Amino acid sequence: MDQVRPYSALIERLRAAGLRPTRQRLALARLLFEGGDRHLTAEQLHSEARSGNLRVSLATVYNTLHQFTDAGLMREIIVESGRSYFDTNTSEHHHFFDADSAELSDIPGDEVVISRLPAAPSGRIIERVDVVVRVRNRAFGPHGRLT
Amino acid sequence: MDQVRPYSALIERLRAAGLRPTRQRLALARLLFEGGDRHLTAEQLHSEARSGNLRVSLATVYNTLHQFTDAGLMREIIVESGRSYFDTNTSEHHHFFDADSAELSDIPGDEVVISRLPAAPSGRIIERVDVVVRVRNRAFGPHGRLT
DNA sequence: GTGTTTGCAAAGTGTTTGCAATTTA
DNA sequence: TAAATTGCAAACACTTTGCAAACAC
Repeated sequence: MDQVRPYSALIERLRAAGLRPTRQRLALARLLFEGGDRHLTAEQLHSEARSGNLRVSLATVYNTLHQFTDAGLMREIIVESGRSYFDTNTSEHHHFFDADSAELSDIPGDEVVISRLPAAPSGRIIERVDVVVRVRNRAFGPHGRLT
Repeated sequence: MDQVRPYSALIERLRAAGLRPTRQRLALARLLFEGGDRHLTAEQLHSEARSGNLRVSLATVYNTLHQFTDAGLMREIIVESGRSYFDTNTSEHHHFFDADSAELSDIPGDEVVISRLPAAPSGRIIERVDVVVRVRNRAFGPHGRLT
């Protein structure tokens, strides 16, 4: 059945974004979009793909994530230097970042409210406002010492 | 005069942080702390140091920035993957990030107000809340096209 | 003198790129 | 078959590390 009419919704989604539904893109799209909201690095997605049967190169994973991001299917989130997270939730929302586990998670919809925001500097417009709530294990203090 | 009693305030500041006031650390501290609030990458600080007469290696600049950060003299801010900014303003405040110029700047004190914040996930405590207002040149759209 | 700090060059990350081979329409 | 996509390996940018020489106290 899969062979006959595989994942037509995702295929349409890719086509609508102007991306050919290749085997790699489709398989990555399944991993990304069929499991609810996800926050993944390229490495993580790559190894998930490998664990399932898909043969994809890391370069293709990067390309695909950027193509999906450019197409508005996902967002790139930066919380650590030297690593990008990609978020399948494109609605307006903010994030927890757990420094101990390096995991990013959504803050449910309305639990962050910004009641005042500055005007953009002259000649600029606000493109996006990111709020990152950095959390850590309760047991450790600012420099890794016990609290 | 400089030779007799050079920068005693900064020297004290370093000593108080448990850092020997070496020539390199003192010179970097001057660049960082004597010019108001600054937002610099390691590379930027390194080239400033070289422009002034100081001979410092990039590795020492990195070490020094981390030591200062660990000592609470500055903060590290992450807004772009693959690059760290260091902020000499340690008071609670947030940032503009201009994607066109890759420049980071402070949002004056009370111009960002967060009126609701979620509880930390269980077993975690909130370490810090970062708000980054990403701005760009008014003339360009989401993918660099004219608006 | 003794322990700390520095500089260098090498190694390490995560990410991007160039290009021939493959796949899609 | 023409154009888009993929994989590989090399190239990249930024950061960290190891260790001998230089320095601070």
